[in-house]
Amino acid sequence: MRTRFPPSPTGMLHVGGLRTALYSFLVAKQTKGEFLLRIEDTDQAREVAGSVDAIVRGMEWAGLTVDEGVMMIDGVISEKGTRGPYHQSKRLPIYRKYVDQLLASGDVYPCFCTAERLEKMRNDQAARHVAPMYDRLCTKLSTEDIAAKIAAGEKHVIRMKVPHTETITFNDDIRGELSFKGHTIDDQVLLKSDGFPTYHMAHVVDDHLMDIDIVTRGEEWLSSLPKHLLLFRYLGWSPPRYAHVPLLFNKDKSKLSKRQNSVSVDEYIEKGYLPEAMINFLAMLGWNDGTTQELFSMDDLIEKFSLERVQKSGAIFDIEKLDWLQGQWMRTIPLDDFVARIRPLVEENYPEAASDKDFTKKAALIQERITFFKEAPDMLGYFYKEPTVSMNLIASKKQKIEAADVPRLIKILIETLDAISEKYWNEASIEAAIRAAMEKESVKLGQLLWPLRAILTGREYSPGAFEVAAVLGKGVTMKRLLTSAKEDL
RNA sequence: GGCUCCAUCGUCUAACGGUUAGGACGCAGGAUUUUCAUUCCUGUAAUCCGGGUUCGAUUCCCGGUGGAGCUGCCA
Repeated sequence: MRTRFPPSPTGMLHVGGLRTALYSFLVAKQTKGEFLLRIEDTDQAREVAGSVDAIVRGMEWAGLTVDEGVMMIDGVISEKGTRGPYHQSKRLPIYRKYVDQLLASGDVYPCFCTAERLEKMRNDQAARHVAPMYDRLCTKLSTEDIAAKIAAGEKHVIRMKVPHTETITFNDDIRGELSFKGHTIDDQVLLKSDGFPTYHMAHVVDDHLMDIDIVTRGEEWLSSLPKHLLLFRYLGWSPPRYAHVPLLFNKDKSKLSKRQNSVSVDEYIEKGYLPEAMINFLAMLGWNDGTTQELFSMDDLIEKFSLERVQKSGAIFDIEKLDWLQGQWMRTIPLDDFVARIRPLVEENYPEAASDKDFTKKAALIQERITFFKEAPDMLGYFYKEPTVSMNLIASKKQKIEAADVPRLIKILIETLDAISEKYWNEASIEAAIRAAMEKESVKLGQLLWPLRAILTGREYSPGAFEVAAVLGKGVTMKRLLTSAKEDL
């Protein structure tokens, strides 16, 4: 199957767009077909510089590799494929050719109505509670009138003629049978007065010429489907299969918008989300494989995805599940890869980390509690910089530690740990020693561990005291304990 | 207003006429020999309403209701 993703370059890559693109991509890949990227830049007014670049980068980040059309080649936005150009703005003569064909067959007609007249017409219709539709005034023009107006250079558009007596039915891959009454369908503008096609014309021509088998697009296109079906018929082509994907919503069920959510893929990249988490999340928002599996890699999705199991109703874009998935995927990263990702970040803040032979051990301590790579420097800070420890932190009601007890507890810790030789300094021996001390001094385990951990890290939360002490080494551990003992906390 | 689509826990969803309506996120509680996180366990919570078809409806049909999208020389 050949599928496609056709974004408009009007801003950043939208997460909703990425989900639709993902579904298209999965269909293409699981059938060993091609996935194309086409740029729908037919509205010059809305175009935003840099959008194509953001879209292409976003797709690459997500792992949606494009086989044909617009893509990054050696760092520059290029086109590849035999059915180009893949920017619609470069295809104007092609659309013109088919519009002329439709003009000749009488399926479309020129319309000279001004924006003012159209607006007045719609206001009148609204006042009368009837559907706002073009009143077909220009269909009354004679061939001579038309020729004269065109010769005089009058601005005009080309509209399609919709048969009002027909009911158009179609079978959508996700929704099943759909039907639309002809008299409710407007005579859609196909070619604008600036010579650019509207989406409707461009979509039909391009998806036919580019041999697209399945058009996967958002549900917002459902109401214009009959127009597209009619166009395929007028042009003598058979339509592709269509799969109208349900929309993504804000918490209040309105169409996902940036007023209420981060909708740009760039924002998620910036925040540090893993593409695996985002893809997994987007795929599950409206699709499942029927089992209780929650974690899907791209390969799993390619294998198991099917349009038939895509939900018909829209889904609320709920970040909480994304965040959970983010944690899940963070934990699947092999330790070496994890180290490679966080080490540069940590070195930026603590240059001494560059020569740290124990960096991997430290990284291992935080991998199971980290959500985003960028948290790493903060989480590892106390390994490279003396922490500031306050009595406020050590004295803990929950651990039954009174400020008055602290000097004694620190003294026990110092004596206990100092007895362990450098050679046997490891997690197991530290634990054994502390436990023995706990018995001997009849204190609770927490009364020793909480101060130890607090003094070593200076933090309320951190990996366990045994692990930290072991990785820190006897020298640093003792030094920090001694410092705390000396200071008047 | 018109057209079209949709409707299971708060959220994402499973159940293709017969289940104590299942799972996940979240939330609450507990366990995991210190905190946080992880992991594990337990709990919490749903078939929009009304008819019909059927021995039996979450499931099929109809009608309401509710929500959404479209209604542009935007896509």
